[in-house]
Order: sequence, then structure tokens, then C-alpha cells
Amino acid sequence: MTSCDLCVVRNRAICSALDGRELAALNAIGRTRNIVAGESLIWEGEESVLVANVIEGVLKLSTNTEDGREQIVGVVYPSDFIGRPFGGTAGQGVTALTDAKVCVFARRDFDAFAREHPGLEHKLLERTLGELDRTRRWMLLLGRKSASEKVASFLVEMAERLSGAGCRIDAEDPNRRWLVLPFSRQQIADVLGLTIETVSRQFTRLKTQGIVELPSRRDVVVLDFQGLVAEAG
Amino acid sequence: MTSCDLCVVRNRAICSALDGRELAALNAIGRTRNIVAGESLIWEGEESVLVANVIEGVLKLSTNTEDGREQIVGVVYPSDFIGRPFGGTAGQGVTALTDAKVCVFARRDFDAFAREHPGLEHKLLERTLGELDRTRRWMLLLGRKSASEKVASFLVEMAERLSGAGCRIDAEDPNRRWLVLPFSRQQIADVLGLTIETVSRQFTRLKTQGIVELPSRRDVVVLDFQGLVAEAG
DNA sequence: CGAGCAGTTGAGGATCATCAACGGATGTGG
DNA sequence: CCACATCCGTTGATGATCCTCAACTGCTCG
Repeated sequence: MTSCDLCVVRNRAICSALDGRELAALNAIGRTRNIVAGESLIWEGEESVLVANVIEGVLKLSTNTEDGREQIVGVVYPSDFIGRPFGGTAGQGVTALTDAKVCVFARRDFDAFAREHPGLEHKLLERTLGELDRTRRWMLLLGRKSASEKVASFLVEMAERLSGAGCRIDAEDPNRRWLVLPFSRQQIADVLGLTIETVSRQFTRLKTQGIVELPSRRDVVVLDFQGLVAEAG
Repeated sequence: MTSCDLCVVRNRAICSALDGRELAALNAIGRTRNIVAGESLIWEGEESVLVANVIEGVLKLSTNTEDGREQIVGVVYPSDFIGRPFGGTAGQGVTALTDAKVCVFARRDFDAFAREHPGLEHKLLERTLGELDRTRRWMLLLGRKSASEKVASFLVEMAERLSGAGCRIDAEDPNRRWLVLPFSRQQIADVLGLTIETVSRQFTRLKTQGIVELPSRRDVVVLDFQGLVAEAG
């Protein structure tokens, strides 16, 4: 019995392409690793030495300009794959936003294993194609949306991505949702290409308009999900 | 002999993973198609019915907001792959910027073929991973760079991507390059998340500073490539 | 209690968008 | 061949949006 048998993302991650025997082989070259919030797993520009599956927690992918400006270019959740297989350098850093647990592989080992298991590569391809689509849609937000549209879009996206962990839909009123954001205000700003002050002002505006409540820093209660979607443009 | 034998992108496109026999099979399910500048091959939001390899020309991938704002989220060149295999809807429209020639496949046929040819899927995976990296780096530009940095970055990127067709490096002075842009000013604005007026002003500023010459609408002579890279931030 | 951190609020200003007029190139018809 | 229209790009004036700088608030933790 491999530890994979107990893995909570077993049926959602790319590993779902493998049978028991193959899974044992994959398990032999990987190991789980715990990461605390704020810790980095991969650094931008370094040679790609490891890849991983996310088991628990939320991590960010980010790039920086030389003078220190940051842009968060992706957010990964349990069952998502991270890292750059098949050579090259890591295009972006990977840092935990919450405490996290990942299943890591040496990139070379993973590459070799993947090439021998087309089913795994296929899963990875589907996942990568989906991620590319999602990323390109986010570019529309970065390039063409206003600050208010950006913040509203962010909250809508969070409500969708966090469903299950960190998001609860009110049983009586589906228009009402409760989110626990894995982001600080600065990180939200870095996702949206805004400053922290602008994000803050947009949050208080949404609060003033009665679209959300803000019980604490990381909590958002969406009172009017439809209104939020309308704001998202 | 298949028409693939004569294909100019034969050794660069994903087809390079196939041997003669396999290529003949792929050739049987595809056909070449000519597209005139401005014509669309795929529309955003429609069901994904075809995929293609680019043989000649340059095409844009774009998404639009409901109220008509456009963001160009990708540009594809000869040997690049376009379309969304493995189900779902097309995340972005594909439109020719120049007259183009593509090798199209019905998505279902391509999907089935790919699943039987892991080498092809592997090439497609490598290409998709590279495209995702490139796209994420472009997000840094959209979210965090100023108009002047955006335009300079755009010209640097063009000088690199067009090398060969549409870009000539001066034999005597490698710092001097001549580009023929496949974009109108409006399209450049749609790539960079700016307005046409801002793009125009940045071009004339670069001209005034002696970094470029603008002999015609689509021509750019870069006089100081290093200076341009410095401006790109 | 005070220090430190994250977030909020305010004032002022830079950047970029908007609106409008104009210029140059190309094409058409008289 | 020249008026005229059209398209694309440039330039200018003005203003909105969002950034910058600064002060302040509320929390948490020693």
C-alpha cells in the first residue's frame, strides 16, 4: 500500500490517470512535504529542479520586475500541478499563501516517468490547456478592466474557486456567500495589478453599497452575489 | 507522398513528432486553408470544433468584454498550434492579422488521433507549457508596467519573435534592426492594454529620443536596441 | 502598555483615457 | 487630373482614474 492510497486529491490530480501498480512507481520517486505560509518552493529564474502536486493549501505563482514590482500570475489549489516539466528555467516563483502540503518530485525523475506514461501526460496536457485558457481570460481583466471591475471580478472568482474549502453558500439565500480569503490586501493588489490603497477603497465602497460585509481582514460576506457579478463587467 | 512532405513548418510544428506513416494518417484528416487578413478562424465562446497548425502568417488570439473592449491575449506565428483540443468551448477568438495559411483539423478527429500518438501529445504539451510561461510573463507587463515600458517591451518582443520574417538585424550594427509590424496601432493598443492615442504618443516619443525611426505605419527601424531594452524595464 | 503590522482614510498629483480636431495616404468618381 | 471621401494615425486640451505619500486606526503580541 502506497501513501497515495490515502491521498485526498488522489482522484482529482493528474495521478488519477494511473493504476495501482503505476501509482506505486510514482510514489517511489516522490515525497510529501509541508510548507508554512510565506515559504517558497520554487524561485523565478532558477533552473527547474522540482515539480509537485498540491495536496492541501493555496499557493501563488508570481513574477517580479527588477525594481521589485510584483505580479501574481496564478493561484493553485489542492489537486493542481506546479512546476515546469521538460527542461528550462522556472518562469515564476511559487510561494505558499497558507500552510500547505505538496507531493514533490525531482523534475528529471518526473520527466522520465511521464514520458513512459502517456495517460499521465494526457492529464497534464488537459490541465495545462485549461490553465492557459484561464490565464488568458485573466489578461482581459488586467488589460481592460477598471479597479472596481477588477475587485468585483476577484471576489466572484474567489467565490467559485474556493467553493468547498473557504466558501459557503447560504442555504436559504444562494445570493449570500461567506468567503475566507487566502490573500492579504497587498496580495490582492498584486493579483489585480493595483495598489493596496485602491483595493482597500474598493472594498469599503462595496461595503458602503451593501454588496459585502467585512467582519474581519480575511473574511468577506457577499450579501448580493448577483450585484457583484454585475460589477465585474 | 503527403502534402506534409512539402510543408515548410514540418520540422518545427508538433507534427515533427511523427514518422512518415503517422504523418500520412494525420494528413488524411487535415486540410490546408487560406485565410485573408482580418478573417476569423475561431470565435470566442463557441464550441471548439477545429484546431490547426499555422503554416504562414500571423494571427491574434483575443477576448472581449460584453461592452466591446478587446484584449489581445496571444499572437501566433508559423509552426504554432491553435485551438482547444479535448473538449470545451473556445476561450478566445482567433483572427488573422496578415494573410495566412493554416492546416486545420476537425477537433474530434484530432483528439482521437492525438490520444493514439503520445509523441504528438508530448510535443503539444511542451508547446502548451511554453506558451503558458510566455503568457504569464506577459501578465507582468499588463499589470505592472507603465505605458512607455509596455511599448518598449512590445517592440523588443517583436524584434525577437519576427526574427527571420519581418525583422532584419543590421549586419554592421547589431544594435540596429528593421521590423515590419503585423499590427495596426489599435491592435498594438489591444495587446498592451492601452488606447491608440497613448501608443501613438509613445511611438513619437521614442522617435524624438532617437531610439527608433518610423518610415511608414507598419515599419519600425530600431536605432538603439539596447536603449529599447533599457526602456522595457 | 507600547511596538509592530495590516489595513484604512485623506490630500494631492501623475498618468493615461477621453474627446476633438487635424494630417497624410489611398482610392473613387466626376 | 483633381476634388472628395475614407481610413488610419497624430496631436492637443481636458479630465478621470488610480498612484503616491502621509497620517491614522485597530489588532496582536511581547
